[in-house]
Amino acid sequence: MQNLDQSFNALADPTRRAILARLARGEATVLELAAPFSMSQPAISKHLKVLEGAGLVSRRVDGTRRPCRLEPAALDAIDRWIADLRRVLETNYSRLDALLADIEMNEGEA
Amino acid sequence: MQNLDQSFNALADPTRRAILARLARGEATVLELAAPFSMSQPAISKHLKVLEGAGLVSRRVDGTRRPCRLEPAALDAIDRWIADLRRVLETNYSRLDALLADIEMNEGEA
DNA sequence: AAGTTATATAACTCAAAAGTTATGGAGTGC
DNA sequence: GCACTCCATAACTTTTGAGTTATATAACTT
Repeated sequence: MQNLDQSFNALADPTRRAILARLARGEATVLELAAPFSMSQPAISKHLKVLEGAGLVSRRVDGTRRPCRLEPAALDAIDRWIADLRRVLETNYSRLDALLADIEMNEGEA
Repeated sequence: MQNLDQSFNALADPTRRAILARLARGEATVLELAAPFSMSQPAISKHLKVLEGAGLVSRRVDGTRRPCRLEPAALDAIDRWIADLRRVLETNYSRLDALLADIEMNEGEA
């Protein structure tokens, strides 16, 4: 999955996670998002571009402003990937348990 | 959270995700993990170091081998972060709904 | 002891990422 | 139309990351 690359990468940066946390509370413009950080506005714009590329954020046009909002659907793919990993892990643990139980049984026979 | 940086970053690479997927099926040595990839062994060792740094993988010593295994507990922090984000989002959607309902009610009055 | 296997480390290259400053363009308000 | 605000883009620097080859180390094999 190409998009998992972008999603995980987007979330790997603390500034970007903070931006998402802010957006979870509601829409915000670029300058509003930049305010809490000791970072230039272009830096925040670049972070937003990364988040948008990952589908985690969308923007609308409001005059000269570009209010951003969180797109939680992009998180689903991540959830699914992790869940799949756990599922495979569980499946194979179960098999291992069965195998061990089997060995134990045969040892009991011997 | 410092560790979220490392965790998300570790998962942002497709080779590393593939390694985890392989490890979900059971322990594997470095060379076993390297086999499916057209990539040198040192490259895989470096990926494993990243995964280990994120707590996603652990290694044990078996003679000259270093079998790796998946540490699924490291995924919990990620799940929690995403769940928190969704929770905040839901909370604020609810407030918005309440606000809209309120406005509608007042309009009905007018 | 010698050779072989499994892995790690070092030194390097190349590309990409994160930040900066400077600037441009589109909208708004007077 | 002019000044100002909001944001994006360009050009640049610096750091980091992913990959390479070459080599070292430690354990196993015979």
